[in-house]
Amino acid sequence: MEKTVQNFGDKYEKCPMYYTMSILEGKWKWIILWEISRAGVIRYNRLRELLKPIAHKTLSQQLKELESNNIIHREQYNEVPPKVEYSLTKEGESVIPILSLMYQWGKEHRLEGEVLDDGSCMNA
Amino acid sequence: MEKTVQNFGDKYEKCPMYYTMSILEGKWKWIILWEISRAGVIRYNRLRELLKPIAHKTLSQQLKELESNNIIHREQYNEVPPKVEYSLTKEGESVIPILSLMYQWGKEHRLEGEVLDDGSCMNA
DNA sequence: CAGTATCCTGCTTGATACTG
DNA sequence: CAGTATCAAGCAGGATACTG
Repeated sequence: MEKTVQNFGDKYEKCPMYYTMSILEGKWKWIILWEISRAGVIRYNRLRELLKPIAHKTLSQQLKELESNNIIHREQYNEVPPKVEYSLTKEGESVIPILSLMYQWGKEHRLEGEVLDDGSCMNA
Repeated sequence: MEKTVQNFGDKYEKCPMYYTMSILEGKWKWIILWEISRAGVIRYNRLRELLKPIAHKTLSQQLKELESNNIIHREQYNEVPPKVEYSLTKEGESVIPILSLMYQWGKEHRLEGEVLDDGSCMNA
């Protein structure tokens, strides 16, 4: 699997913050997490719709990374047509407070420009 | 100045979380912030020494971005040889709790591998 | 429906050398 | 000392087409 985060020297990779950053970082990870959190349970194409300009490859790749980090759970139903649902794991739920704090901070400290504060981060 | 964070559509850029991420994101930003926070006040070359494999260009670039976001303060003394000190602004201090939370979370949830928890994130 | 497989591009990061 | 300037490269992210 492709990695989203590059290597430093060994020195920094043992830092707990590095681990957390490696999970949250990436152009879409935090948005994906936020949306899954808001939805509770969500299907692949619905998610893709919400994040509209996102590419297939990007979405599935980041979902895989999040899954392999035990942040989200992938439930596959063996039906035709296929059905896959994503939800947060316990681990995943435990990162949401970090995102909330970032949300809070951004709301209070953004210097210029309008900010949405309805929690959607969508629909301008 | 070069930007560290790429554009989505307009939709996401108004999200407060996006603003926060744009400040913290980047390979070195959070480490730089953490180190300045630990030091209180720190000179350019000392910082560079702490982050050793970092490139001149990378460091000065990220410092500039942090400065323009009003996260750090750059104090320049007109002496020979030159002396420049970096410190956190009030804004900058207010992001530290986010990093602390990330530190905490990483410590508790990291799956494998050793983790340093002395707050240094350095010196393997 | 929910993905891979390829191929491609631009940006972030870096190495190195020069300067006020 | 504390940076810029220039040049180069690696990789995250994306477009598009194909598949179980």
